[in-house]
Formats: sequence, C-alpha cells, structure tokens
Amino acid sequence: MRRATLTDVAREAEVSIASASRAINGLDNVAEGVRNRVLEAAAKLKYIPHGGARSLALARTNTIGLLLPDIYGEFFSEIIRGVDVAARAKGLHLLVSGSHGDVKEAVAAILAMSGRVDGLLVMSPFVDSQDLGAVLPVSLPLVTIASRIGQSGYGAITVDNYAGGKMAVEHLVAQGCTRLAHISGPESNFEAQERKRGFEAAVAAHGAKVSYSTVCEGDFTEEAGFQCTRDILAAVDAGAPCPDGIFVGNDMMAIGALFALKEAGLSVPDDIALVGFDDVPIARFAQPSLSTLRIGVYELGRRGLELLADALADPDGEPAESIVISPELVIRESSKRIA
Amino acid sequence: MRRATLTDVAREAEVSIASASRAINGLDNVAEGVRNRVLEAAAKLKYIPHGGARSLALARTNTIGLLLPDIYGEFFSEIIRGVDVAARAKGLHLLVSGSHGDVKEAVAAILAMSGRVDGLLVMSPFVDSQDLGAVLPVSLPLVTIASRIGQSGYGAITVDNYAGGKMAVEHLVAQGCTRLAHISGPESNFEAQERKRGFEAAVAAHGAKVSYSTVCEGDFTEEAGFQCTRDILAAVDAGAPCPDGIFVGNDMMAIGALFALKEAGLSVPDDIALVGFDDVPIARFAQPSLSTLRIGVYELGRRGLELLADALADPDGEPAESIVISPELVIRESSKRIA
DNA sequence: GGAAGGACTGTAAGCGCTTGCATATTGATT
DNA sequence: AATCAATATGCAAGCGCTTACAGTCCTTCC
Repeated sequence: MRRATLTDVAREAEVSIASASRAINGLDNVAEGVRNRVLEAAAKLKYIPHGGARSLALARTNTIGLLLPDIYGEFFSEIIRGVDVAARAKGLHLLVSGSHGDVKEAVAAILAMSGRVDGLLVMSPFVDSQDLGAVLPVSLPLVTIASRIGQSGYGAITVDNYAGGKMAVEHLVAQGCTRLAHISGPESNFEAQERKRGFEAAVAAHGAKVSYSTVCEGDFTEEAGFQCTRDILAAVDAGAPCPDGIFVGNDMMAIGALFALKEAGLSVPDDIALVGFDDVPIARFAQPSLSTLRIGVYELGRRGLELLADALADPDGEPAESIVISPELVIRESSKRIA
Repeated sequence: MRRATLTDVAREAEVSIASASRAINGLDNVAEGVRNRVLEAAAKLKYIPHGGARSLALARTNTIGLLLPDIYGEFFSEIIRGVDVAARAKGLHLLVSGSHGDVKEAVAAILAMSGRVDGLLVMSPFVDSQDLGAVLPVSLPLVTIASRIGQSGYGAITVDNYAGGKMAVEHLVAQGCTRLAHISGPESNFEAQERKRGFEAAVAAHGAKVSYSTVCEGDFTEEAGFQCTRDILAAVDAGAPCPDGIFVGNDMMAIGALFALKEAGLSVPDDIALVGFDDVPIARFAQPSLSTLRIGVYELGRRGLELLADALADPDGEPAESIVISPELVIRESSKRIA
C-alpha cells in the first residue's frame, strides 16, 4: 500500500490540503471540527509526515551531519556519545558517516550530506584535509574537531597534541626513564605528527641525559601497537638498546603494546613504562591500567555539537572562536615507577 | 551567499534546467559542448546538488535509518561497525538515532526518520516494543535486530538468549560450581528476561545439586554490575551462602562485577567464576579475561543491514526469513576452574 | 442596516530536483 | 528533394509539504 500523503488526508477529511497541514502541525487557526476530522483521517490512513518534503519546504532539516574517520571503536564511539547527548538536548538528529581514512571519501560523504543537514560537524585529521576546504559548501555551517581544514568560519575545536607529546616525555623522564621510544600514528595523520613532534622536541630538550628512537609508525589500532612493540623487541634482541619507556600515540595501540610486552615476559612499568594518549574508557580496564593523556573525548563531541548548534541558532552571530584543548596527564599503573 | 541551485547553474550556462540536470548527472543525451558549459558553470558557482530535493524527486534516499537503544558504547558501537561496513558496500548512508531506553523515543525517532530513509534497521529490545509495530510506516522496509516487534515482514535477526542462559549455567556447573547467582539486565528488556529464564530453567533442571539466587537486576552498565556484585557480597557478609559462580547478563556488567570482586579480595575464577554475555571486544582485555557467550555483535549489524538492503533491492521479493543466532560459549580465564 | 473586524478556509506558488513528452535539429537514406 | 531516424533540447508536471495571500462567512458595533 502506498504511503498516505497529506493530500490523501485532506481528501479523506474533506478539507483543503492547507487546512490539513495546519491541523497536523497544530497551528491555532483551525476550527476544532476541522482539526478533529483531519486528525481522524490521518489516524485512519496511518499518515506519517514525509520528513524529506517537509525539510525541502522549510529549508530546515533539524539534522546535523557528523563526519568522522570511523563511526565505531573506543575513540569515535566516545565522540559520538558526546555529540548524541548534545544533539538530543537541542532536538537535532544525526546523519553520520565515516571517511575511512581517506579525504576522497570524506568529500564524497559531505557531498552526499549536502541538502540533508543544517550543519556539519567534521573531524578530518588527515594532513591533506585542506582539500576538503575547497569542496565545502560555503553556506553550510561547519564546525571542525581536531582537524586542519582551512576555512572553518564557524568554530573549531582542536587538541594541543604537541604539548601532549611533551608532557608524556616529561612524565616518563620524571619516572626515571632515560631511553625512550615512540610508537606513532600514521604519517598521514596530522594529530599523530604533532604528538610525535612534541615527543621529539621534549627529548631533545633533555640533551644527552635522554635518548630516543622513534621506532614505529602504526595506524592507531591495537594490532599495530602489538606489531610495533614486537618490532621494537626484535630490534633489542638484535642488539639495540632496550627502551625503558614508550610513549604510544594512542590508547588502543598502547593496549596492543601491553599485550606484546606481556607476551615477551616484560613487566610494565618496571621494565618498560607506557604512556598512551586519549584516555578512552578502556584505558582504565587495561592490565596494568594505562597512563595516558586525557583529552576528554566525550567533551570533544559535546562541545563540537554545541558550537554548531549555536551557529545554527544565530546564523549571523559572531563566528565562534576556536577552542583549544590541553591534554591532561592521567597517571595510572602502566607508568608508575616511583612511589 | 545563498547556495547555488540547479537553476543558477542553468542560467549561467545558458541552457535549460533540464539540460543542466542531465549534464550534472552524466546522462548521455547531452551534447559535449552543453555538458562542458554546465560543468564549468557548476564549478564556478560551487554548485552542490541538493540531496534532499533529489530524494524527493526520485523517491529514493539511499539512506537507511538505524535505530538503536544507544549509539555508543562497546556493544552498540560494534553493531554500528557491522552496519557501517555493510552499508558502505551497498552505497547506503546512515541516519542513526538512539532511543535511550524508551519506546516513546523510539517512536519519535522513527517518525522523524520517515521520509528521509529508504528502510529501517531497528533494535528495540524493550518488552513493550509491540507498541512500535502500531506506528511503523507500513510501507517502509523494516528489519529488526534482537527485537520483538510484531509485524516485521521484512526479516528479523534474533538471538537465542534463552539457550545462552542455559549454556552459561551448564558451563559453570561443569566447572564445578554449585551455588550460582545471576545478575540480570533490566526487567523491561526482553533479551535480559530471556537470558534469566534460560538461567533459571537450567538451574532447575539440575535439581538439588545446584542452587541459585537471582540477586540483582542491573541496567547493563558497568556501574550496575559493580553495584549488584557489592550487594551480593553484602548479603554474604550478612550470612547468605556465597555463590561460587555468577552468570552476568552482559559483558559490561561482568566487568563491573570483576572490579567489585577484586576490591573484595576475592579471586576469579577460584572463589567465584564469572560468565558474561555478548563477547564485546573489551571482554578479552579484562583481567582476568572474561568468559562469555558470543553472539557476534558485528555480524548482527552486518547481516541486519544486508537483509534490509536485499529487501530494498527487490521490494516484492520473498520476505526474508528470520535469522536466529545461537550464542557460542567462549571460555576464558574468568571461569576456567578445571584444567 | 451596513461597515469593520475576526476567525477560518482555500488557492496557488514555491522549496530544488528529475523526467516524460513534445519540439527542434541534423544527418542519413531513398 | 523529401523522408525518417536519431539526437539534442526545452517545457512543464510532479515529488509532499508549507505558507502568503485572498477570499468567505459571521459577529459586533455604530
């Protein structure tokens, strides 16, 4: 059976389609009798308003597009949580899409969203995300999260990854580590590069007292952390000096590292101390629990959406300033070498 | 600046809007010259097709609506992963929404999605989900996951929770447990009730050899598992017999239980064996790693979407049969008492 | 008794796009 | 030179809805 349209309802109730619309939407300039007839007809026909048509007529979708590298997993799930909670509070719906590590796909996703959303919340941490800027609908409110897209006049939330990298090093050194290693995120990932840069700068600042080897580039997955750590240990077996502290580019890789170290019979933190990044929920469940740099992933999503919602509510208000989040060191078991 | 419409492009290229449309969509009945002019005009004006309008005209959105109790967290994130992967493969977009434990909200979400999606993938494990059936757009293809909604002619994926509950008991008994406890999910949750029913039936089947106490009803969160376990231990302190095996309604609560038991200085599995449900990714990271009943959460999402995509592709094909998934026991450290 | 105002209701335009149909335009065919 | 089939283009209707505007019909008030 074809779905009932407003026209059907109007015909059934023997009123004009305009009155039907008004009755359905609860406007007050409708006579009681008409309203009831319309409502009855709607119920009888199982009429459900066509959101798409409504949006077209109103030029308003009450939906915002959320574009993330992926839409699942510890980290992104936490972002989604923040966005979801805030969106609900504002009465907005979510059209989500994953760019799967590729600017091309991100562009495709944005094009597909165009005309279906009132605003865009985008996280595109790829180094070449500038390309996105070129495609972006100029007229669409846009808030970026941890991205480096040129023109985002509507606000941006960024994380001070560089500072985070430095903090990790300072902490490890304070715990007595002198030979550090770093398992970084992908070279194509802007955030990963900043963390690495912070790491290297901090190590360099310590001069000869602290040495390091940036051993491995992973892709932010647990498997990559596992594999990189194995590689490090293999190098050690082959004669390289063994690190006594590893700064891992994110928590999931750190968990992989934990597994590899356990497998090798090494103790964390005594043989090797470990610091991750993000503080995803799983970090405190790890064994030993994971020291990390907290960036408040949930908040990232929540504040991002709020920025966007504000922009939507007041389209020609001041373009929101950019928010910079400073990571906070969370010390847990994986790096606690000094009581 | 107003966003450019097809009309603008057509005017700029000095062709009719129809030709512009054809050129943009790559139809072949357009002269080269016209096509180029249109494409140039589009580029110049930064024209981006309006997806909403397009959908209205085509009566096709290439989007499917995903309705879950929540759209984040270990369990749902894993479902989303399955759905996302399958959706990408089919070229479909995702409009996701959380019902936040409430049929009312689920209804609202579905209404909001109406006319924006080609089909619905719904998980509504509430006991009173029948209510949903009444509202559901009859004409919209609908696949349910682990739900009990009356009329879903388009396929459903369900989990044999009852069998799972029984399996948990059999396993615990086989490990030598004789005094069981169960931490169940919410009373309002159909799946939780089935698991509990399976648990009780299996225990009863063992007669006097095995006793049990269904101690606590949680809400599937880690905190609830923690609290319920504390309650159990408090009861033990007050003189109740101490269970030597607990079947926990899902993995997140089992992890909470693990924490509570550790806090109380009890050893898992030696003092108390633990079995969870779902096998979410975190289960194997727990310490000790968590025995559980695997239902293949990822697959749940993936197959759900595929069922739906099939229905979409062939609207009057056979209504897909209902798929029943049998949980599979995964034995890890938390319940291994017998070598 | 007629004008003014209020309360409803309907007509129709329009949101941005696709597409069936009619209308050129062109080249090939007899 | 006339005919026909392609081929290219435009017109206009229509997707389902909202809403400005223009009535219509009563009251109410001089």
